[in-house]
Amino acid sequence: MKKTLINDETGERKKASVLSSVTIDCVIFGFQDGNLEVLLVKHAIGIRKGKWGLPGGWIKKEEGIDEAAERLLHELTGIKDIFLEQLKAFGEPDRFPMGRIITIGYYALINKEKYDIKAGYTASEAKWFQINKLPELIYDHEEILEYSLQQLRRRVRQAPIGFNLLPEKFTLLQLMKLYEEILGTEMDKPNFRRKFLRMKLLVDRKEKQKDVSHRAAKLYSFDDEIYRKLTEKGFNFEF
Amino acid sequence: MKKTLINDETGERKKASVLSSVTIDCVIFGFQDGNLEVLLVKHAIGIRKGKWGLPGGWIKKEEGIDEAAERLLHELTGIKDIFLEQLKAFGEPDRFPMGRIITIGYYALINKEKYDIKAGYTASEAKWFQINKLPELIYDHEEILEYSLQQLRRRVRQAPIGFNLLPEKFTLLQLMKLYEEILGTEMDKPNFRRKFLRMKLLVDRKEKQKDVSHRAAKLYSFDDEIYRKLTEKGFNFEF
DNA sequence: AGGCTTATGGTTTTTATGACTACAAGTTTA
DNA sequence: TAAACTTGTAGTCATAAAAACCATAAGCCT
Repeated sequence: MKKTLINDETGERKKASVLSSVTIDCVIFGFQDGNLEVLLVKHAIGIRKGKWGLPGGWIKKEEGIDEAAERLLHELTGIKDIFLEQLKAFGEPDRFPMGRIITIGYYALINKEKYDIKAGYTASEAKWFQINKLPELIYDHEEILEYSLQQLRRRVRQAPIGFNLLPEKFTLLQLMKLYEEILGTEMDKPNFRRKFLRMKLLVDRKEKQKDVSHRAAKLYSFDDEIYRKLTEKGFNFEF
Repeated sequence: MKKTLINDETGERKKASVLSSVTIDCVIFGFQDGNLEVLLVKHAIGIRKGKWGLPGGWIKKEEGIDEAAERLLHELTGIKDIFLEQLKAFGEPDRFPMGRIITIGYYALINKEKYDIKAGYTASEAKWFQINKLPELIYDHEEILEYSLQQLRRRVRQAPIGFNLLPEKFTLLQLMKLYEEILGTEMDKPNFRRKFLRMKLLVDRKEKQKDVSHRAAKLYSFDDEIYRKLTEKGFNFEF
């Protein structure tokens, strides 16, 4: 008996060219107006129809898993070349009702100003949700999302990855708000400023904000060189 | 055409009861005489014959992946109920020469005094290797091992997991040597002592070392309650 | 008893942190 | 045009922690 497999992620008949028991799911974080957001997709077809979930898909036989995650991200949202890191594998036997499927979680950080997200052909809709206003999610996607948040909170204190969520040029207050939002704490402006400037990661762009109804703040961007070093070596950012 | 799958991990014909494209590999760390060690197995049968690799195996259809890792660890070494945590999935398309198989890496920390490792039936030999005297490993196991070391170094600074490598009662110097070995740094005894005692994690056992040819040191063990709290909440141990 | 090794207790200097104050630079409003 | 308001930026001070030391205590060995 030849089995006919239906790909529930896409509703398509599953191609023989993908691995049958492993998928990839991505948590895509964005930051806007002081809020941390996550990109979710609502599926147009298949049994997931009408429900929100993490963007994801199958791994092709000939591609590596990081590669697959990059491809999927691009297919689903048009995004390329961004911060993308594996979380871990999720594999409870009952996590997926239609069969035993293990999923490998990834999380991505993007600068929302730079990308205009468009839903790919597999999803009817893609939408940003604030992390404290999430809809109900399919399968174990809440667990994956929860884990990704923990991971983000951990990583943001070990490496300056937060920058990936900000535009090219940003003010120190924006940066502080980002940390406050991710870590769920309140911080002191002067102290934050001193702490960050001390580590020499920021470059003064010699520009100021425009069109703001108050004193304009200096714009900074981060120094690629030092960013790389700090990311490799790890730093320590306790608040 | 019916495929006959040979389980390269064990040499057995693969049972239908396991997932066909995912395996688990464990990095098992031990600590003895100031050296960090890793348990490797040499396979007696199958194409891996005579080569050293990480202990691992297949995931059963009805078990979760953490569960599978625990079972495998027990089958291969007799060890149960120890610190075991997932690293991540490794899935380069060419990592395994006989087919496309993704492996989920785990790492375990054990107290060597408590367990006498015996090779399970699938491996002819199990042996401890100092991490700086490793043999050549099969497949991508060097990469997995390398990653697990990085992870261990990161985690040991965030949570007091190092205790899992020590005997029930230990001296402050043993503890310091453990940190020195893992992090590859040299530390100052008085400062280390102060720092560790300050966080109230250690319990004075009111005993001293015996049969040592110098002044005997106090024995400590760690406080389970505070250990749990610190592990959950995360601490920060910068040296 | 004297010498050796390791444990443990202090001291001092430097640096980071947290809480808070003050003022500067623009916008808005009256 | 001046006052009020908002946000940015700089500085101060008390406290805590870290790093680099020195000193002594406790036990073994010859």
